[in-house]
Amino acid sequence: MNLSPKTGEGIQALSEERKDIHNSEIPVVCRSCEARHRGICGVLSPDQLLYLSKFTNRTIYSESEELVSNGEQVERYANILSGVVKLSKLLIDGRQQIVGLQFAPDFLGRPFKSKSETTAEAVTDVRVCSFPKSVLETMIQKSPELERILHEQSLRELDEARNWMMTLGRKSASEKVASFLYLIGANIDPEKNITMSPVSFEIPLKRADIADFLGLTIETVSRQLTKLRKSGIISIANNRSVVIPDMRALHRACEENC
Amino acid sequence: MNLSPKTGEGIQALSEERKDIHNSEIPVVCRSCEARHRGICGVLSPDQLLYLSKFTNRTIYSESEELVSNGEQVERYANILSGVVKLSKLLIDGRQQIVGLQFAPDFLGRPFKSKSETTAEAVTDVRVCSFPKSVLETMIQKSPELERILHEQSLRELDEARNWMMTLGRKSASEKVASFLYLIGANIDPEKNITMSPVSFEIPLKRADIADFLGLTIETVSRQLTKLRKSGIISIANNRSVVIPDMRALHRACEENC
DNA sequence: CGTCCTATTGAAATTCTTCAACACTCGTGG
DNA sequence: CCACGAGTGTTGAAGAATTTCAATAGGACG
Repeated sequence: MNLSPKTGEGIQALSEERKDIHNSEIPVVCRSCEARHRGICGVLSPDQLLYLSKFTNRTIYSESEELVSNGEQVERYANILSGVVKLSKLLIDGRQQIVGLQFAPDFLGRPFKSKSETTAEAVTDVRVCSFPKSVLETMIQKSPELERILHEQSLRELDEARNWMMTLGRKSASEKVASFLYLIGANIDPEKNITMSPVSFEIPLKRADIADFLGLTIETVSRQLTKLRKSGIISIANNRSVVIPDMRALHRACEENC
Repeated sequence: MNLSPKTGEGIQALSEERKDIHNSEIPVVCRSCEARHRGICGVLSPDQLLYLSKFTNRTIYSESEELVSNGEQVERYANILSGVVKLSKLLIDGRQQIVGLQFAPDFLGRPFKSKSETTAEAVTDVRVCSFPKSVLETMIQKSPELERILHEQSLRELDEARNWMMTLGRKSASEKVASFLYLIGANIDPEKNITMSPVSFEIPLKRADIADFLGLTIETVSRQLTKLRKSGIISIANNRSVVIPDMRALHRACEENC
């Protein structure tokens, strides 16, 4: 397992103002953490946070670094603090399929199974906060409601996987690319209402990753992107910066039901 | 929700021999049940089984009947006792993708969400044992370890969905069809070791369903089946009866990694 | 400045789909 | 008992979508 600390950020003494009276109970490492109110951490009591924080390690992975290799023994879970992680599978001849994209503050790691059947790789630079599996399992024994949180994340991932099966199996190349952009646009700014336009963002993946996500070749992805650009549904600068003037138009290009 | 009883089998007084001293505690309906030692029921104590059985209803669906429609309010969970259920999604223009196949004794129903985003339909004649969502939720509150069982089924389904994403996105038509046959062959007789050959079974799906599962057309499925037949990897009789003389040869045709 | 990496574009090749014809089975009703 | 039609599955030929191969361009970096 590679989730062990390599480039630890260390614990910084933060000269932060106290936000509320309970802040003193919140561990120092957690106080300024982006994931503090989200994901797993968002539902932990100050006591639980304190316990967990004794075992956490912050790690930075740079782009294209592997967090977990296929078949590897996995001993730690992690929360993504920033960046994008891809989960992928390989065929024997090297064909690759991305089976999941994880954004902050997603939980990383397959509960109840020490061997991973997928590879996890940093798509951008990624910061994670990791801790031993056993610690979370101990906490679950004491507070079974934690399992609910993990279960709900698993179910969200299942819903996403099934939605993507629809895209992979039945959509045309142009619908696939539109669906990909819509997915990123909807995830990049979770606060924003999806229907609010315009939306702009940097595509976190390179063309090869988009192709592996959509089950296409990079050439087809490129061609469909220029088609969408020429039709006015999106505009692109520097290969990565996308502006979507009207999300509903993009959504129509996905041909989706809901 | 359609999981309400329609063709109830009723409770039959079983003149069964007592297998062990504890059998008297096992509810009558459960004693001869195929799912008694599997799935959810396999981990329930006699007390829990007794409680749950007060609320269960056995239902029979015939082929192509809908168990749950897209967008429908779902108030019940169910265990599949026999038969095969397909979970599918639709695009606006009617293209369909099957996103999951469930066999006995799989659990049916999306926890923590009342609206279903998929349609569940009987592929063969199907028997289920259903009960109100609230009953299971009450039981979970009393015995949190039950949540673990549900969570594990969700994770199994997630693994399956992701494996299938690989198939949908990156495999050729013939690899897809081989993978489908391998999947059925491996699921049809769970006792049997997968490597044990020959394996024979009836394909539970018609060609249109296979196509919707694989993201192909029925014609392509048909052509690839005859190709596999002519290459000697499988033999088919009556369109449905398949014999696989050597599972490893079929597995090689899937081009899979593991 | 050359090299590596990434992305785009064109033309040919391949795979898969579409359209069309036909075969088989099963049940119904004359 | 046979004819008929609906449902299902196979096969062929033409067409469309996507991939493959190849050439080109731009940016980053030593």
